[in-house]
Amino acid sequence: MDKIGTRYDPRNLEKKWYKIWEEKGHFKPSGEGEPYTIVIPPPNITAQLHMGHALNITLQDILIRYKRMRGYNTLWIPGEDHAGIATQNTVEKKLAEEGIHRKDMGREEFLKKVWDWAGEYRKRIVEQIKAIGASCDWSREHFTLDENLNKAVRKAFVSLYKEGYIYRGKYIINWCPRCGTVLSDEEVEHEELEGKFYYIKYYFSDSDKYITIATTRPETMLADTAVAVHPGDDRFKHIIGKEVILPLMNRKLKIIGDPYVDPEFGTGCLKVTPAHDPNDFQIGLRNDLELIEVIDENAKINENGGKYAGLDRYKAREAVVNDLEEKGYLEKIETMQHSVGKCYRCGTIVEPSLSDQWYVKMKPLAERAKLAVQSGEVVFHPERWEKVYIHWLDEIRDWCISRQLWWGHRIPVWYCQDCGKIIVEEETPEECPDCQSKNLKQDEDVLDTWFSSQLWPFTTLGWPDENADLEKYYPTSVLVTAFDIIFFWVARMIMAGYHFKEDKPFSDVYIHQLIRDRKGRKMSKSLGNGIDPLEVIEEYGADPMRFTLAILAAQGKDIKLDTRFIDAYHKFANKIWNATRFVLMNIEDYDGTKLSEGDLKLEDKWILSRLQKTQSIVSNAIDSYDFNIAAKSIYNFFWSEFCDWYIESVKPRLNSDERTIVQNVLISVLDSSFRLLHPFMPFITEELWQKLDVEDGEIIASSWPELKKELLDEDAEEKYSLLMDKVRGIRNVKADLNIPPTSKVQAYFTGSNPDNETKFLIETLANCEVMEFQQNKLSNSVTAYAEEKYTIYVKLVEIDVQNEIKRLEKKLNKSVKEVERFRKKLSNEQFLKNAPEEIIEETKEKLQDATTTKEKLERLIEDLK
RNA sequence: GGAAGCGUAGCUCAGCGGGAGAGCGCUUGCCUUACAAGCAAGAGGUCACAGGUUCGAACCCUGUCGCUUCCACCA
Repeated sequence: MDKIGTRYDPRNLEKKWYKIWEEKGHFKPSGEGEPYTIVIPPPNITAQLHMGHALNITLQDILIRYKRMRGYNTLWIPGEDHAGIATQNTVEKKLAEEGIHRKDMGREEFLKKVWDWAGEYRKRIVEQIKAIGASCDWSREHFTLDENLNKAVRKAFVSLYKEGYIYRGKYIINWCPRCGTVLSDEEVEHEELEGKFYYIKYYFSDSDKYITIATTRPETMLADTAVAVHPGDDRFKHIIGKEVILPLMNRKLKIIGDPYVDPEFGTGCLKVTPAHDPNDFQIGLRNDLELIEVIDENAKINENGGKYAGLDRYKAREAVVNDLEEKGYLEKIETMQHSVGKCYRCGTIVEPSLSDQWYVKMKPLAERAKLAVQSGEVVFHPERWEKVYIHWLDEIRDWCISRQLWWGHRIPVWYCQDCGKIIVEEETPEECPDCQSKNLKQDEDVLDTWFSSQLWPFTTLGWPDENADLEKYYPTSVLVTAFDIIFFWVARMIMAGYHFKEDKPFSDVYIHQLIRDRKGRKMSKSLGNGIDPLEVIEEYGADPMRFTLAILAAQGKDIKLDTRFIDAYHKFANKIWNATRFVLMNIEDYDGTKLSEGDLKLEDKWILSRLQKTQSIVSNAIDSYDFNIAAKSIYNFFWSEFCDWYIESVKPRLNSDERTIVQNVLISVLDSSFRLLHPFMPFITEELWQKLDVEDGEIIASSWPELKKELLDEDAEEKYSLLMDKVRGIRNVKADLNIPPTSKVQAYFTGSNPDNETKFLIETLANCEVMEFQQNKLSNSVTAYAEEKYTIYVKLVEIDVQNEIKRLEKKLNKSVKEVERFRKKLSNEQFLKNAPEEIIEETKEKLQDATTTKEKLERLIEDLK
C-alpha cells in the first residue's frame, strides 16, 4: 500500500490523471448504453478563460461524469467559436501596434494572420479547459470556422434562401463605426445616459412664424427631409401640408401627418431623418420621403452635410449647435435621460445608417421554436427562463446576418458583373446561368458568427452529411449555458434544429448564473476584480474550485464569488485527503475478509445507512440539476458523519479483534464516497481511490454506487442519533465548565443503563466513564445535563455551584418558553379541529418532552440550592 | 413603458406551509498519535415593511420600499 503525505497538494496529481484518462480513452463514448450527449458552448477563441467558463464547464463535466458512471453512452463534444468581430478586432489591434491596417495587407494576407493567431489561442483555451478537468472527447473537437462547418453554413444559407427565408434589402441598420460593420439588434447594448435635448426653431417658408422641434441629435438635422406631427393633434392639424425651412441647410421641408408622432413628447413636432433613424425610416416609407445620408461609415459628415462635411459626428454636433445659437434658431437646451445603443464588442455608440444587408425572416421559424417549449419538448431549468424565451420569440424581428468583416464564413452569393444576376449556390459557380459570363464576383461580406453557432448541435455530429453519429447522438440531452445568450444562441439553435433536422437540438436547457465579484459587480479587466480560474487552480487546485462552483450553483441569478469559498472547499479536499490517509494507515494489514451477517456494530449500521441516504440525495439532486444540494449533501456526510462521528467512534475497535470488520466498513464507505464525489472532484478522488485499491481500472470509468436497501436501518439511525445527543450533553457540560476534553469524567445516566455497545461509544466519544446508575443528587461535585429522554449526571472534583445554577437556569428558561408555546397551540380548538392528526400527535409529544425537561431542570436547580 | 429575480446571523447564501440552517468571521477550551488547512463547545436572527389567506406563514396572495437585471423605436 502506498503511503501518502499529510497534506493535499493538487499540483502534480491533476495533470497526471488528466493525461491518463485521455490516453486510456475514457473520454470517448463507451458505445454501450443509452446515449447521453452534450455539446459544449464553444468559448470564443479571443477569450481568456474566466470564471463563467469554469462554472459552465464544471457543471457539464459533473453531468457527464455522473452519467458515464451510471452506464450511459456519454459523449461531450468540445469546440471553440471563431467569434467574428471579437477576433478580427483583436488581430487588427495587434497589427495596429505595428502600424499596419488590414486593408493595407489585403483580405487573403490578413486572414492568414488571423488563422495563425486563432491556432495559437485555440490551443491556449483548450489547455485551460483541460485544466478544469473537462472529460470531453477531444478527438471530436470542432471549430466554428472549420471546413465541414463551412459546408454546413453554405447549405443552410442556400436552402434558407431558396425557401424564401433569406432576403437582401436596404434598411436602417446598427452600424459600428469602430468595427466597420453592421450589428444585429441583439448585438447592440442600450445604456441610459444623460443627454441634451435641443429645441430648434423651424420657420415657415411663407411667414415669420415658426414651430419648435426638440432633438437629442441636432447633427442629424442636416439629413432631415420632413417634419411630422400627429394627424389628430389639434395644435398642428392645420399646418400639415405647409413647408418649413430647415435651418442652416435652407432646404424646404414638408410638414406631414404621421401617427407615429407622440403629441405628448417634446414639442409634438418631429424632425424626420429617414436615413439615420429607424423610426424616421418607416415614416419615410409611409410618406414617400427622400433619403439623404449625411453620416458616413466612419461616423463623419459626408459631402451632403454642406459646410460640416468631414467633421466627426460629435464635432459636427457642436458646430451645428453653435451655428444654430448664433443665428437665433436655438430656443433652449434641456438635459434628459435617454438610452444610447453601443456595440457589444467595443462599446462604441452605434450609428443607425442606411445599408444594403442580408436578413433572415424569423417569424415563421420562431413559431415552431415557441411550440417546442410550450409543449415541453424542450424544457428550461429553472423554468422561469421560458418566459424570457417566449417573450423574445413573440417580439422577434428579422435577423441581419451579413457582416462587413473578413473573418468568418463568406456569404455564398455571387453577382454576375455582366447581367447583374444574383447567384446563390453551395459550390462556387463557374459561370452565370443566365448570360454564361464568367465575370462573377462573390459577396464581400461574411455571416454573423451566430449563424454558424446556431447549427452547432448537429454540425458537431457531422451534418450535413448523414452518418451514424448524427443518428445516434442527435438530439443531444442538455444544453448548459448562462442566460445572457438565450437570444443570441439558445433560441436560434432551437429554430435551426427544427428547421434543418426536423427535431429539437436538446431536451433540456440548464441556465446557470453569471459570476460576479464579491460586491456583485461584473468581473472585468478594467476593474481588476476578476478571479482567474487558472490562478485559482494553481493556488487551490481544480477540485476545490469545481466543488465551490457546484455548491454555489443554486437557482439565483448570479454568483458572488470570493476566494474565501474556494479556500473553504480546499480545506474539504484536505479533509478527504487526511481521512483517507487515516484509513490507509489502518488497512495495511487488511486480509480481504469480507463481512458476514451479524458482524456489524451500531455505528457501522448507522454510517452504512446514512451512506445509502446520501447516495439517493446526491443522485436525485444531480438528476434534477440541483448541484448545490448534491454537493452539500456529500460534504456533510463525509465531513461530519463519516469523519467526525464514525471514524472517531471506531478508533478503539481498530485495536481489537474487530479490526477486520472496521476495515471493511471504512473501505466500503470511503470507496462509495469517492464515487459520489468523483463528478465534483475528479482528480483527488481518482488519486485516492487508486490508493484504496478496491478495483482495477479508473474511478472515472467505475460504476455509480447502487442503493443497497438492505443497509437502510432506521433503528440504528435513531439509536445512534440518541447517542450523539448524549455525547453532546457530556461535552456540553465539560465545555461550559471549562473542563479540558482530555480530562475523563464520570457520567451517570438516569433510566436504564446503556447497553455495553452504547456505553463504550459514549466513553470513546465524550471521553468519560459511564458509571452504573445510582440515585444522584447534585452537589459541589456532581452536575447534570437534562434532556427529555434522560439526565446525565457528571461527577467532577469541584464545581462552582452558583455558576452551575446560572447555567441550568438558562436552559430552564428555554424549556419554559417551549412548554408555553406547545401548550398554547394545543389549547387552540381551531388547531385541534383543522390540523392533521400526525401534527397534533407530534405537538403533544413535544409538549410532553419539553415538560419533562423543564421539570427535571427545576428539580436539579432545587438540588443545587 | 413593460417583465423578471432578489431582500433570512457581521459577510456570502441555502431553506420556500407545521419546533430558524450552512460556510466564512467571532468567543471559549483543546498540539485527543488522519488532518491546527484540525477537534469540541458557544454567542449571534421582530426571516425588508404593511395588510390578507390559514388552526398555523420566512415560506402562499396583495401592496409598499430597497437592490439587480432583461426587454421596448418615444424623437
